[in-house]
Amino acid sequence: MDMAKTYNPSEFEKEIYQEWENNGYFRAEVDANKLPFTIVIPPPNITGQLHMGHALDETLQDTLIRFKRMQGYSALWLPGTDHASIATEVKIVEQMAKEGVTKNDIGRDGFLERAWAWKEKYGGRIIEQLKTLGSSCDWSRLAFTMDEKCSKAVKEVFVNLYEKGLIYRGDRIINWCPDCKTALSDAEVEYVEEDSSLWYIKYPVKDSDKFITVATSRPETMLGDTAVAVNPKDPRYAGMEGKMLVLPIVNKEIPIVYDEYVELEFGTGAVKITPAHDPNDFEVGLRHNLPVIKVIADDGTMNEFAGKYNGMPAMECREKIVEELRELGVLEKIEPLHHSVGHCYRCNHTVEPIVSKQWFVKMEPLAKPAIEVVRNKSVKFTPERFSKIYFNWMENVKDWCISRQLWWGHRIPAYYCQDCGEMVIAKEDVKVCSKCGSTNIKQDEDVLDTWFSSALWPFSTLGYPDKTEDLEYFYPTDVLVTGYDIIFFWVARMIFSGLEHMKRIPFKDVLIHGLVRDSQGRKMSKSLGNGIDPTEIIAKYGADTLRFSLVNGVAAGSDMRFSDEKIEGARNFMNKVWNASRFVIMNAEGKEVKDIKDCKLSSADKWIISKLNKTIKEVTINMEKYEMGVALANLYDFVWTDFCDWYIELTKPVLYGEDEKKRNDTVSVLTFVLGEIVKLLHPFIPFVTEKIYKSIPGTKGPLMLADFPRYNAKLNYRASVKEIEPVKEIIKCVRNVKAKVGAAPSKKVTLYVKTENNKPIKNGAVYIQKLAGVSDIQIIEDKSALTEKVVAQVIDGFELFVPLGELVDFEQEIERLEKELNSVRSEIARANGKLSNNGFLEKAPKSLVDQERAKLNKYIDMSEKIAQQLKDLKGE
RNA sequence: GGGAGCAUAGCUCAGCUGGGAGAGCAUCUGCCUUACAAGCAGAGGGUCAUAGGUUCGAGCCCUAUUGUUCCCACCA
Repeated sequence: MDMAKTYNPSEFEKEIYQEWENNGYFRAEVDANKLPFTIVIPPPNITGQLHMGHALDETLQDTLIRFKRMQGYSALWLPGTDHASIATEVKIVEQMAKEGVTKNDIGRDGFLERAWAWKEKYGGRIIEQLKTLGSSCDWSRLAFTMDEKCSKAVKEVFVNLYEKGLIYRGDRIINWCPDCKTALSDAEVEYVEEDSSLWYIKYPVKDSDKFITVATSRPETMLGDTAVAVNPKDPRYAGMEGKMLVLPIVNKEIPIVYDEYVELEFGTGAVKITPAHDPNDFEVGLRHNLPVIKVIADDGTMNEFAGKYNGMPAMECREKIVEELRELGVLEKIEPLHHSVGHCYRCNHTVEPIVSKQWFVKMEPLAKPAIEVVRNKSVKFTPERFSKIYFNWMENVKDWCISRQLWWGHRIPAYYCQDCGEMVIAKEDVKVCSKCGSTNIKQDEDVLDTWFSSALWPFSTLGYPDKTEDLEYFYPTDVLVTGYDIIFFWVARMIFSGLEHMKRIPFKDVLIHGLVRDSQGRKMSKSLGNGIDPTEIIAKYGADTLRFSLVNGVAAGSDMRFSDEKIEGARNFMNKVWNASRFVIMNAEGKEVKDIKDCKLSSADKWIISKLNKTIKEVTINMEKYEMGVALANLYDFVWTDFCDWYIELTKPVLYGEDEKKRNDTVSVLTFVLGEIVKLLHPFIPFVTEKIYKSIPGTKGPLMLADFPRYNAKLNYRASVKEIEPVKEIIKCVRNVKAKVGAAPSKKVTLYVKTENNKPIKNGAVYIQKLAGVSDIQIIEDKSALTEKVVAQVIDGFELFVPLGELVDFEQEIERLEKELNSVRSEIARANGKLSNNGFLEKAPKSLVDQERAKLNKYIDMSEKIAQQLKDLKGE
């Protein structure tokens, strides 16, 4: 046997992974004789390193794919990485800054060269980390969002959408990150509550000594004001429509307009309108045909329309403007304001809403069918409640700004003739203007939102737009596993993209999991320094330990706290499995291991087989419901309690006994059950189970391709279960008695039993003797035969007497029995209460009523026996 | 402003379509019993947030309240 005394994963995990990989076990084939089961990985960013979120996400996927593979599916887990346009570009720019180089210094081509070099250098790192986790991805299909295949799909989709009128270019208010110097989609903006001020500014009415006071949180934008809006129903401003105001500092005339958008209650009821720098103002501007004056430039400084403030950073300008307003005597007051401010999700810089010419995807026609497929359950969210979040977003979605002023990404396939101004959208590079024949053509400078290519992931990776065998066989995929934080960015966009371009849903199920938090429930973050590095845990405790700690007992969709205690608990379970296996394998050595069909099974054997069978059923059902946490908890309980604590202990009398035939049969059952256990556990903890499997006699590897155990109704031995359960009860009872009176567990005692159910005692005598430290069991008709001092215990159907001589304290015994009698009597009262309730008798199911009657009888019987014991003790 | 989740043992959490409250950790008491001290055996510990309601019966369903976490929208 090749098994060390304690579980030591570092000795075998790497080797086992190589064996799997080198033998091509991860490869999924198009196989007409098998059903496909497909998962596409949420592609990690090439900049990324494995963190706990990945570890959870990948573990769940690997568990599912291994389970399905063992069930006989052609199971494809398609891996890949994401170019992560903005995230990667930010990192590269940072790196360049250290060298004192800027993007403009090296130009677009030079930059892209660096970016690809970066990808080569770091893109593989996370793949290697995924492997250490045990991920059974089909690496032969490894994809990258900017590889040839995916890029082809991106162009195809862009052109198709454009031709259908679902992509357009135009001047709209977008979110601008002055730091990354690019537009962002709505989803890429994170709002944070901040303390700020509300400045009240008096705008003089032209040719009058009156003012209208407006309130603003961004005074610097007043330079771009082109109107003041009030609600038409507001009596304070009745008859003012069309009147002109004089914009302070700028000294320009702007009109008062009436617009329903203004709320009567808020502030002064008058709103300054800056169409170029506020989404709502932009809308107002459209309605009233107001000019759009942009005063903040793309780099966050004021531009030439800000007059003397030209070139000043916006925040600095704000202070100067406030100062000037105060000097002019038009600053009425400043109030503290608590409001939320948008930040860039990548660099965290404050986002400025500005008007800009960008590319957009028209969302409404795409959203409609995407809502429908979730509504009619073609796509199912697990847990179901996340579909509400999806609906809420999808039903209110605005057009998607897809152009980014970045270089790293899919360049927009729009080409502009520099001579005649013609624009062509094409899949292939355009060299000649189709209108004027000029060759002076320039491609659009912008790239696409990184999520544009991610949205195509389930089909671009399988070959779209080509009609490949893979696409035909593996699409739609079966389940998408991801965190709730990415529903809008990715899940929603894959759904409408799949429907639009494939005419089919991209996946049937969406399994949503929560965040992995630290032991205090805080988000793991770099700034807090509370992150736990999964690669360190793998190095120290093994991948199986990490996987187990992330899955066991965790409910789908909810956040979890991760702690050292959890790791230790997981490690202990690995050790338990390891040692139970060692026990079985050691005992099987040199013995004949038979098929259990050819064995004469004892009641203990039948009991464990029945329990195993029940566990197979539970695990399978839970896996199919994506309740991996419950499935693993079922296994934990079965392995530790039923198999280790009970069955293995029950086999010891046989294994250490004389009967060779019985010994061989028991070893055969132990071996069989262990084999089934490692199969059941394999999807969760693949390394240790594969390692053990190699040592189990009679097995042919690899475990990862073995058949997953199937529930078999024939293997439920009810009679044996009924026989073993009382034996367990009696053993517990004797142990309990010894502990109560302070006798050593090893102290051998004689056990007297009074019962009408002799069978468990006779068949289970050897178990009771060995496990409870009983030297001899005697069945008695009458307690009066006993001359020694005894402790009496009454359980269902059995009266037990344990002679413990001087250790028995009668006072204590009386007290204990009285307590017990009380509790039994309260049970009787409870059952009586139910059974005397007509409502219960009439409306409750009959089986339940019968059950209650049986309980009542049982407790009455027990109470009588306990009462008798008490009488005897008191000598009445 | 809209929506969602959570509130169960000291801690972290399970608890399926309503039918006698569970696990792990921690605590206490014994054990180095030849698979495992990363272990074994035993024990204690809960008004299931509060108040109503539905029901023969509620941790579970309904309503309200309180606390807490999160998401979306955003108010100048």
